[in-house]
Amino acid sequence: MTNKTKSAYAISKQLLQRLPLYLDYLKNFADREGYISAPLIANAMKLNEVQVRKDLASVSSSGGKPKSGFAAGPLIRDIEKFLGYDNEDEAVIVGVGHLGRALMHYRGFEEYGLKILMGFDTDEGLTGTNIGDKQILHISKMRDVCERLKIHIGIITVPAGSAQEVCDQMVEAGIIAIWNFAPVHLTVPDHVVVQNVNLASSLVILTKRMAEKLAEKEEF
Amino acid sequence: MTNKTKSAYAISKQLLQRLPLYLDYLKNFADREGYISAPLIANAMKLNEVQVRKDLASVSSSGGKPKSGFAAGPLIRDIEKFLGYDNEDEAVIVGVGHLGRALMHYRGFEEYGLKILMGFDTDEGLTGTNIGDKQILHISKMRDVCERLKIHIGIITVPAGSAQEVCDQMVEAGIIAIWNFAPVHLTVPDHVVVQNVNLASSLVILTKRMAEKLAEKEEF
DNA sequence: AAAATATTGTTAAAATATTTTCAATTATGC
DNA sequence: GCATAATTGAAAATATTTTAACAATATTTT
Repeated sequence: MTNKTKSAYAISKQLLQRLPLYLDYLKNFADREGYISAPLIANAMKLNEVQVRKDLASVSSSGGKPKSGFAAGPLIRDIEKFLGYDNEDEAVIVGVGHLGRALMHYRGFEEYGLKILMGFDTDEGLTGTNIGDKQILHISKMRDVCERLKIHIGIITVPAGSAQEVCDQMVEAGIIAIWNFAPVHLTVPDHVVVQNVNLASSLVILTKRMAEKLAEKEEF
Repeated sequence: MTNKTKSAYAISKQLLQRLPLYLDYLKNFADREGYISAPLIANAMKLNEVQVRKDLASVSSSGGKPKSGFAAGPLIRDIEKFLGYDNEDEAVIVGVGHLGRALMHYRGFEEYGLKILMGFDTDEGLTGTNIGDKQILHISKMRDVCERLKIHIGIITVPAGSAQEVCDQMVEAGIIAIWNFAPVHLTVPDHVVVQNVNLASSLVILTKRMAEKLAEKEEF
């Protein structure tokens, strides 16, 4: 009986959110030849130092040296590997409006291991045009393209109203991971994962925290 | 002595992330005149029903009726009020690249209570132009504008390399809440809050979960 | 070479968040 | 009207995540 079911110990969402931050910090502020300590990172990120140590321990086997910290270079490589930034995934995007366009233009995703191959839209005016080096095709071609190129990741940047419909078409086309930028909850079969980029949540958290700060101030 | 320090009981980030989802669901699927039950919402969101009940109880005082559920209309209003979608905040955006453009075009933020008033950039070519009805000004004007209009929210959509610099300028200009789309950690004084929109994290979570699903499948 | 110090890694405790359990309540069907 | 089923709300139990405590170890200083 194999027992890789829960790939090691199951990775917490929180950890997955912190790792890219560490990575960014390491890349920008650490001397790759030198050492960097958990307290230093923790201080910069306003996190607990044990948290950082634990996180690092869970993705890197190289370990740290007392008094010095962790070797920056190997640590960066380990985090990148863990996050899958080295093995490239291919994706398609549906909805070539302002946001879809912006995402298609953004070069940075390739650094994270995601390559957006092409875009789809219902608008006949867009069909056949290019965004950078990426073709825009009519949505009706999506299924065929995805099946032939074995693309498993779909990005949804259509208006809320058509998101579920696009989602269903993606599932039909064999997509198993959907990155959803539409502010709606998508219903999918069990074998499909959806990750919502919820700008509304993010914005709410910001304004709530701002309000708290302002309230604190008024106290005095 | 006032005692609104911790505005009620301190709101958890998780709750703040779930509320917009409930709201979306309610608006799209609930009959506003009728009733909707926690188990129904929970089922649609793949959440625990008690979780939903607790969340709803913490933002709405109207309460539910056994066997029927919650009155949809009042519930929607309560959530919107709690999330602050009714009182509008004004913001400026710095960095009018593809992403900045996309955000400036997006009408949806006003629904969430955020109005982007104008954009700033260092590019002299953009200065003086408009994006929709919004002016683009040179970054050197930001401080003056923010101070005079008493703008407290800044959105950063510049490349990683200049994000900290822009952030510092915002703080100088009296901004106390920063919505940061650049993939870097920003260092700010204590009175300023930063909310990162971390597309890298989000993407990682998606691809990790996809990988898990694929691994599960291979089990059999 | 010995003492002081900073950092690691581990274990234990505390704090948070989620899920289970269950009595009370209200609509529905007989 | 009375029994049944569904749902609420609150309390208790679990699970998870974060923080604190501490012994072990490597560097630096005296």
